[in-house]
Amino acid sequence: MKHLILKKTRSEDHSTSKKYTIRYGDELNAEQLQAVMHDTGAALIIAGAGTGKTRTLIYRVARLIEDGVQPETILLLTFTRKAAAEMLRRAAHLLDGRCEAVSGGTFHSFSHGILRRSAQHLERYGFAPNFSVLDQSDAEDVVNLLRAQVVGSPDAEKRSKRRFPRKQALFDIISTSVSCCKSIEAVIKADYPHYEQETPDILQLARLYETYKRRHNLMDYDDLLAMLLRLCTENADLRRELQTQYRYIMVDEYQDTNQLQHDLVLQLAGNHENVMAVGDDAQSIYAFRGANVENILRFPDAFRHCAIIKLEQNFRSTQPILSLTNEIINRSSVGYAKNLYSLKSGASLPAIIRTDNEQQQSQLIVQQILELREQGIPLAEIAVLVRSGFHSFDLEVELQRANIPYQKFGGFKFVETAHVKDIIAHLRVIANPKDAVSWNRILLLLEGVGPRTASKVIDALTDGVVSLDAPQNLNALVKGDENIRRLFAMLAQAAANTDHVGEIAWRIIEYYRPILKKKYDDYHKRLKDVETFGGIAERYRSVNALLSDMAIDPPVESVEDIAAAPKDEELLTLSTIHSAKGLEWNTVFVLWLLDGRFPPVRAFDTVETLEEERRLLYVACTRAKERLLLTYPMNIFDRESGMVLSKISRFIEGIPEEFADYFQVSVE
DNA sequence: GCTAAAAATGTTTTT
DNA sequence: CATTTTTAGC
Repeated sequence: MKHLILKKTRSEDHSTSKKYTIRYGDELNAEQLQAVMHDTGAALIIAGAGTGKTRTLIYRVARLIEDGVQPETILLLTFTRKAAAEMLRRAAHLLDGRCEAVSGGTFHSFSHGILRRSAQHLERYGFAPNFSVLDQSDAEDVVNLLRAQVVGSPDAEKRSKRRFPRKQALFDIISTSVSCCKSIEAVIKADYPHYEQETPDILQLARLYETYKRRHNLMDYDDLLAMLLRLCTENADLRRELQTQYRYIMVDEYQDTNQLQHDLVLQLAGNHENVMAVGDDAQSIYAFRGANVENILRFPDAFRHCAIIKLEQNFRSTQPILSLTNEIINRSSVGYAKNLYSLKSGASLPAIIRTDNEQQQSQLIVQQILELREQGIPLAEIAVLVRSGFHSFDLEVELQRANIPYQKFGGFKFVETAHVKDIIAHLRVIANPKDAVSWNRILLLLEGVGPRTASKVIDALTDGVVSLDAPQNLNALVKGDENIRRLFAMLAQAAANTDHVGEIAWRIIEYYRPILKKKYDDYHKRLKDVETFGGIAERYRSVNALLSDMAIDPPVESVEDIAAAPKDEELLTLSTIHSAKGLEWNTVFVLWLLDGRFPPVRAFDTVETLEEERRLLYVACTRAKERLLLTYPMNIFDRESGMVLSKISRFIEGIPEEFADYFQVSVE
């Protein structure tokens, strides 16, 4: 009789049937594994907060590459460029350097890249290959310029006694119309009914805006997406080229895509349908800029066979935190049924803390942070989240006093400060001499030049009566032209040397320095920003590349890079909730849970805006791993509504004590 | 026509 | 609170 050997069998799925260097089966749970092993065809991954969504994406990238997929044919679209870079870095760490060759970025940076690459196709839409990119405030400035053409001078506007929308509202109407693929009329009707009688003029303004952008060769954010979409739709060759190049598409945060982005995905995935959408409908927080939750909810309808995978096990937070966040989101009238569970038991319940006033709130947080640090929680594992950038001003003062170094995300970025924008305007004029908005900005900086003179000079420039190299004719135009001549000379000299971006920037800075000194009393602080910019500029090889980057993915650091913290020192994170998306910390504070502040009074009116606020709070609370503290100061006067706010946020009002511990501050 | 000081306004969140 | 608008003065 033969000797029998018992060989262990196991149900082998394809994760183990092939030879992978990564042991997917051991490192992922069943649902994650299913997503990672998903091969061709469409798939929708509904991934609740903290369920390992990023991990799943990273492993799928690695898995595809292990299976021999060319990295370049994978396209990973994320919400920020930082997120994409971080994911690919982690994938490379997991597998190898091939992962870094994956194409990744935001929809905007991706579109921008393609448009530059295929710039010759743009001419039929009226754009030249060297178009520049407008950020939001640039675009608003253009609209403002055109606004004057439509309504006439401020005097005329006043005389006719009408209230034509401000630049911001106007631009918002135009932008919403483009990014939601709706007509201007429909947008006004839905979002700005009080401006309905102004519809004809708004329409005219929108037309002027389109013409202006083409004449001056400028694209705004929406154009980047809209133009690529048009190219794909109308140019079959290019579409096929893109479809061939990007065989595997993955889109993160799908709940925050707008119509344009969704349509773009449909075009790109058109023939192969290898597209994986990942997201969480409960975390949709960008409706205000045209994001449409329907895109994720109805994603399966767009494809014949769409796999749907749900990730529901949360690996981030303790069960008490999840119980509270489930409670918060399940009170929604819209009714997303969310029931995340966790195997991590937690010692303590989340805390809901009432303070007497704002200052006490700040002091309490500082004190808590100091205590946590003593308990051994590093500052880097603590975050303070706020609804709006300015909600943390008072706390920032308190933090500085206590010498707690922090890093702030969201709110003002340094490219948005007036002085950095001034420098950028000079560069833009060099890159694109037709850029009237930038001309206007830099001319007004000059002593003795007001709106009148500026517009005269700009007209002369546009008509070619004067130019950088030929400033002679200025004499006839303006009296004190010394400053303008100096400006022209400087720009001409700088422009002569276009291969050295850093040098151009420093020349401008040198020229600008006296202006800065005169204009602001906090000269030194601002000069530092300007010099930082000079340093950044040195890294670029063309002015256009620098300018596009500043518009599309500017440095995220906010202005106040406080406390001169040594490089590797642990920093506390201060962030808006929007900028905290996708991140996590051991301990999270959420401030201002006061009805009227969060949610803000202006969100009271409609269910949609109110629900978005609720999801925002949900996003904030689900960032916490072990400790969650919600605070609200009492009796705050709100000038917006003229009311004294004294009620706890409706989102957590009446939460039973089984979900949270209630505290009130008492002074010793 | 420009500037600077005073008054009003509106006010997220971000690519 | 910071930007924008109005007003007064040069």
